[in-house]
Amino acid sequence: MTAVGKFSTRPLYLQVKDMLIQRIAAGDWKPGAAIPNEIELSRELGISVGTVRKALDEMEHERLISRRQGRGTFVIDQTSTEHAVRFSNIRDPGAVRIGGDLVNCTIVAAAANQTEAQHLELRNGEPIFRIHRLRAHHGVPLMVEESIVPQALFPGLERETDDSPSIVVLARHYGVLLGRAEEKVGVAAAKGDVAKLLGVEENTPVLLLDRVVRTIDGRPIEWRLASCNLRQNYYLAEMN
Amino acid sequence: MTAVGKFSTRPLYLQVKDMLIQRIAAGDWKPGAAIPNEIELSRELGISVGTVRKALDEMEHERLISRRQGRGTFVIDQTSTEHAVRFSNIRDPGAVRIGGDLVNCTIVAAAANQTEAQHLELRNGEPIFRIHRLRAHHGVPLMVEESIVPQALFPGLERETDDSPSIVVLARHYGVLLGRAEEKVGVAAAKGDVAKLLGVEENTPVLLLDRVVRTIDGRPIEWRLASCNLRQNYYLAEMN
DNA sequence: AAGTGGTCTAGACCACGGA
DNA sequence: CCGTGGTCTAGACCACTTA
Repeated sequence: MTAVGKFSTRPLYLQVKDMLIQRIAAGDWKPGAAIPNEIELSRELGISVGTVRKALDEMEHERLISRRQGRGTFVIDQTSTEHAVRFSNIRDPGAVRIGGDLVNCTIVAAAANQTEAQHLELRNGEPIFRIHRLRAHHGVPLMVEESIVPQALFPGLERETDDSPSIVVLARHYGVLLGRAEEKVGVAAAKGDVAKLLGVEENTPVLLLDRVVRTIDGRPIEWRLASCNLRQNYYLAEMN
Repeated sequence: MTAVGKFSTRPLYLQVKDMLIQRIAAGDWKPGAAIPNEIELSRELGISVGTVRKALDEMEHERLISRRQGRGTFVIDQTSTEHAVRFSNIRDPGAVRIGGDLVNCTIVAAAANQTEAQHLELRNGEPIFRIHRLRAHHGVPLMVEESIVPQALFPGLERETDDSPSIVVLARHYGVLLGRAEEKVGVAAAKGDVAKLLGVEENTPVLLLDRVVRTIDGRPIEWRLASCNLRQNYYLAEMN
């Protein structure tokens, strides 16, 4: 018997899930690697296979693992082309999600102002990074964005030599698992720098994307404000 | 043993789900009513409780039923205030979904043009209804919309004395269960009638919503094109 | 107290993928 | 062929709601 126990009120399969998520986040199993099979996990934990299955089912639904009959269960690489753009609802004319390629990136350390603290559920003045990026698609400017992240989750980010192209890549680099996101969609007229960077005339209408990405535990990890010139691309929201 | 059998390749729990959905759509159990409990269903069908559970789990996830420990399993009323606006991503300042109240509604029978046929996966010229609506929120114009639906699914709709406020209400009235929807979000300048109906000046930027709602089987049932004046409301997309 | 869904067990067999 | 996840069974007990 390991960290899971039958004397908590929390259902066993959720404890199993928590434990597996924790081990993935800790790097016990790298992205792309196989997880022990169901029988083995159930023996290790001294519980039934069905209980392990229920934990794995939920994790698959949350895109943490992928299971295939006959092959096994694998940790999903969130930075793979398939998953890297899952928090972008912008599609190219062929309906595939695009996130834009990084053109330019500057990082500044600062203290959270009130809006920033509110969006990230921090206290006023807590340390954050402000990341400004310009993104292009097929060489054409797509969006300018300001991304706010708490310093606590990304220690030493400002000294990184590599660029930090997106929250998905950052999260993987710092061992954080991402969950859900909400995005407000609005419209505004491009002004000054924004217009210049996007290569459009002043007052061209652009899409305004105000997005909060959360970790698997539901804590906000990034607040991003983007101005986007869609051109022939479009924004697509799916509803269940 | 009823309509489910063990000699198909389709998993038993999916056959059970299909059958239950069919019975709900047929009106065997009205919205709000209780479904027989798991034990009873499993006895009726001659299968194990676990198999019934798996079917019910999926149906709950698809918002067809709601289950509560100690109470029972109930057919969800899609037209209840909670579920009626689930295909609208517009939120009021308090973050609650709003669909707008119906102000005005006209229905015209017609033959599908190419775009309409394409969106609804019909053949050119198949009979459709074009429904024009004006919606307001707290008495203030919110959106004008043109909704296209196939006549096949809504026989006699043009003779209805009741207004048809939304696809959700229509679907319930005609015994169709709704599944998912996709919505393209764009921006445009309000012109002519649209500007007049929304009570804004010409060329005011409005949100353009291009939405396809599908049945539980995945067939398109409504294509709606709406021009929306958000004012203090906003558009919120959720991503998993 | 009775009845419901929720959790958990311990098996069996099937369908699929790769060596 | 073997090992994997997917389906299905037949129970047990728990937690919650209602009367």
